[in-house]
Amino acid sequence: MRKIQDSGALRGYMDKHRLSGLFGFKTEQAMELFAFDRGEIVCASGDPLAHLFLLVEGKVKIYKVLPNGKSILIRFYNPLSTIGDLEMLSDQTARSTVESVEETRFIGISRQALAETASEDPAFLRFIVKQLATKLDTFSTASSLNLLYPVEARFASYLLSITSEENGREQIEELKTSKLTELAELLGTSYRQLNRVIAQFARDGLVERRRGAILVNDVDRLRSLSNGNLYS
Amino acid sequence: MRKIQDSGALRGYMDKHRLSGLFGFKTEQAMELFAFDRGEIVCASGDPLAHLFLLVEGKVKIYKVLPNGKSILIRFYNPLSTIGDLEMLSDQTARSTVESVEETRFIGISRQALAETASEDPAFLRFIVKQLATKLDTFSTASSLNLLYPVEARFASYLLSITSEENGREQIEELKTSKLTELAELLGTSYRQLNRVIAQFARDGLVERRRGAILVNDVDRLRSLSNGNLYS
DNA sequence: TGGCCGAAAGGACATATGTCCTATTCCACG
DNA sequence: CGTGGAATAGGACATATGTCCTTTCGGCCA
Repeated sequence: MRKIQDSGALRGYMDKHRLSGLFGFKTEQAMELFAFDRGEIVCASGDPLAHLFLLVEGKVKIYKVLPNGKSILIRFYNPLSTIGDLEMLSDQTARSTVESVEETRFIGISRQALAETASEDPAFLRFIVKQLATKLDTFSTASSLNLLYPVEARFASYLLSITSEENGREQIEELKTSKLTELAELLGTSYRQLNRVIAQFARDGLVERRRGAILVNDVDRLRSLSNGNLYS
Repeated sequence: MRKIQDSGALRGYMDKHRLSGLFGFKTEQAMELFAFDRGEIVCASGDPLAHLFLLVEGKVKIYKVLPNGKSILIRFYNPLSTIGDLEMLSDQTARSTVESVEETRFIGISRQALAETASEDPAFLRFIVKQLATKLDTFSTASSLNLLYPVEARFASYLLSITSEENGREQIEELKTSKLTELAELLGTSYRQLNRVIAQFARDGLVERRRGAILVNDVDRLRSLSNGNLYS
């Protein structure tokens, strides 16, 4: 986590996402800009949270670590999303783990500054309510689908989600998986099964294997396999 | 749906769940008490919502109907839970279907009354935020588990959830399933598989079959099969 | 009463996924 | 340069679940 001292950039993000005026003056004064590197952990399950984060740039993935040590992918967040809203407002430690999947930027508001003004500010609260409502809705949709579709479809969705749309000029995309084992856990399956699916995709020409990476060849067929569902 | 004209009962529920003072005066004036029968639909997916409901008595089940016509159980709500918070505040139609599994009571607040006062009331908004946060948390937990546990465990959880705790004095409980096919859908599985699991449970003496009903014999073993997870 | 029908029980088989193991590959380190 | 280990690829087999079909059962109606 790096703090970025650049009030111009901060203001730029505020404008871009129409955040100006959502918070009281004191709260705005307390805002800071943070950056996380690819793969960096924003917060881990169980951590106390010092800031409410607003994701303004990049993509993060949210996953849950279960009592038995396994972890499971919950979803990805894109801008504009809040991290820590739930925890901040019910005064608890993080419920899930948040990992930056690429270079990301957050606007951070310290817990204290938040308590002083935001909890009495209807506009801010409505903002949070809307955030939570969206999360609940997309999440319930996604998890219903998870229960209904096989790993093949989930993996296709994952590939589409992780693939940066901006680089999409070529049909070739890269998936950096530090460990495929880990990815399997995120998809709620075994490494073996994931491997079978990858092999199948490779045989069908949807992807190509590289050492430590997977190249996406056919976005369209992946999209049809995913049944239109995205983790985003 | 029956409207209950009993301001004493209404006040009693308000006190019981510490709702007094949460809403503006005008909003409180607009509150009404409603009752639903066992099996009655409170709202169906896609319906516009005329009221925000606060469940103050009884139990409801929430499920989602998917594009392909299948439905899947999301969870059960007990008092105090809100129905329609998400939809009311983001101005949309119902995202899921709510069915009363027993005689239930709701405090209803009309959409209009809500709009006039509540959206500017921090206390009410914090109440909603807390509701949503709780829903998101329990739901994400439940759905993660769904992905991880077999139908056997989910069915055990379902039996424990649907079994009225109050009647638990005997080890014998009844499950009223209008149609087992429907129950299978709710559990996100096929009728065939559910039937296998029931047969297994019956063979092991956990439950007994009756015409159109299932009697629970061994709550403790069910509890251990459910891995401590409840749909509630 | 006899027959039809919906709901339920269950057989047969295919598929998705999990578990356990083994082989291969590549890199870091001595 | 050789070796061990981590990550990966994939074989063999078991289990969970889905799909399709047949049978049974009980109630309702002509």
